[in-house]
Amino acid sequence: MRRTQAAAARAGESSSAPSGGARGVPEATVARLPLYLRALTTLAERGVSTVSSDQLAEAAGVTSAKLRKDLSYLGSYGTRGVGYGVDFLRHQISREIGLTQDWAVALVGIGHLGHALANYAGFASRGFRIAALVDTDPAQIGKEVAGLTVEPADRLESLIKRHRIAIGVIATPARAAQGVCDRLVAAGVTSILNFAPTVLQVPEGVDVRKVDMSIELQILAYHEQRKNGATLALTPEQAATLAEAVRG
Amino acid sequence: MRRTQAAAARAGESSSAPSGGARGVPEATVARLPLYLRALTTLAERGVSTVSSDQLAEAAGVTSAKLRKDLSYLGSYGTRGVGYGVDFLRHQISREIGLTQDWAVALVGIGHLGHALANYAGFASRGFRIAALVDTDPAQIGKEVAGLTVEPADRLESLIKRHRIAIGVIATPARAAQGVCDRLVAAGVTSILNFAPTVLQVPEGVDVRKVDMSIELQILAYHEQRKNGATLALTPEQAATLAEAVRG
DNA sequence: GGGTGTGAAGCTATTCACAGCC
DNA sequence: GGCTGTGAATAGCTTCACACCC
Repeated sequence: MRRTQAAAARAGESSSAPSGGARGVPEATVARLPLYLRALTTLAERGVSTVSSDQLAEAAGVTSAKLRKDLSYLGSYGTRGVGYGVDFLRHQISREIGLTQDWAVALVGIGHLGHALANYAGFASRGFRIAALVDTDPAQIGKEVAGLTVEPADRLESLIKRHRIAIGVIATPARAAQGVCDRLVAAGVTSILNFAPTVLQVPEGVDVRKVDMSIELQILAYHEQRKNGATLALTPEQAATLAEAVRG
Repeated sequence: MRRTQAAAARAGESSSAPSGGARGVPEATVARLPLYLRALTTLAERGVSTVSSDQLAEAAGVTSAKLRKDLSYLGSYGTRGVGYGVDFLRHQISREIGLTQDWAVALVGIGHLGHALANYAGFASRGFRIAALVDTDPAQIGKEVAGLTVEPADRLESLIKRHRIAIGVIATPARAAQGVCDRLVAAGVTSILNFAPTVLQVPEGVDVRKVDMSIELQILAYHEQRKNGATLALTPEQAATLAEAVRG
């Protein structure tokens, strides 16, 4: 049964989120809100107080029509003929995303990547706070990393309860990821960010998003292959035939 | 003009790739091929030689209909009533993605994250090879990291030419990213993987994909906020009104 | 019987284009 | 005149369901 749930839940790109019930914001829009927020923050720091959809879209790397459509799902926050108030819009988006509260995060796996994540400043800057560092490696346990002590894995449950952690970040090797995931879920975590190169099976109601450099590189390679090459004009079949002919 | 190109090019999710011309594989499918490849590799290691779409879909975390549709864009590589040959399919997908050749990659920015990336094994395992490490910080230059010497930024152009680098990975702070990107592009790099939390402007023909932990966390927070809370049944407007009432 | 390959249907997302308001 | 907000049109993606083949 567990399998079926997980499969069904992961119907969407990489999160198992419903694509919005009644009055819901489309998933594609949700994924862009953080982009708008970042662009607005940059503008605010530059002292800009009002921005048009063209300007903001440019800064966020989207089209203005898309931006306006996205914002229209949140409400009518602009002024016709003028644009959007930078601070006002920033606040509205923050609230929509849920960044007005702060989120305690558990980071599991303190290897090279875990270290980098623990020290990543942009983490804390927006409402996220690493509340626990966990590893299974005895050599790591007890160490100070980014101002926190690395805890053994068997403390995971109590740390999650104590700090009211709702989001878990997995930065372990692939083989350990599912086990860590199961423990996080059992302890009540319902949102997981997975850096391990593996597919996680989770029960319904748990959101998983993945960050996978290897996949991104492969997607780039796919397109790169088709840019400057003789392969460009050939179908896969033709290319295969040609390749074989050349080889043997 | 540069702006317009960049904006138009970034119409797709995060890559500036066309969604496939004649006989093209849909972008959504391309993004899943690496997932199938990984699942097939795991199966092959376990000694499995044949797999059905149900089993493979389960392993890759997608539905079987989606998997079959995706594979159908590549060709008819299965056998009705039987399934897919693991090794055969693996080879076909590898070729489609372009992993039969190997790709030289330049990694720019050797901070915490850069170190983690340089040491990431999964990098080399599939046709990607880090051919150059580059940083601007004099303290880093000359250091040995993962078997390579960190080079100064002004060698970037010659390194790219010498090693025929087509893919650049940016792991610098946000403020340095656009400059690095411009230099990479000027030196002939047409695919960029960006870890810096900023939107890159690139000319048409250059693919950019981004990996952004902060955005992923925010998307999780959005959904988390709507799971267990009184907010669940309220519209944003109602929630705002309520929040203000409580506060003041 | 079992499982792929694929048109057709349904759904989601993007783009267009313009009414409406400042 | 300028710019937002949004229905309508279009494009793209996913799911269905079954013909077809082993």
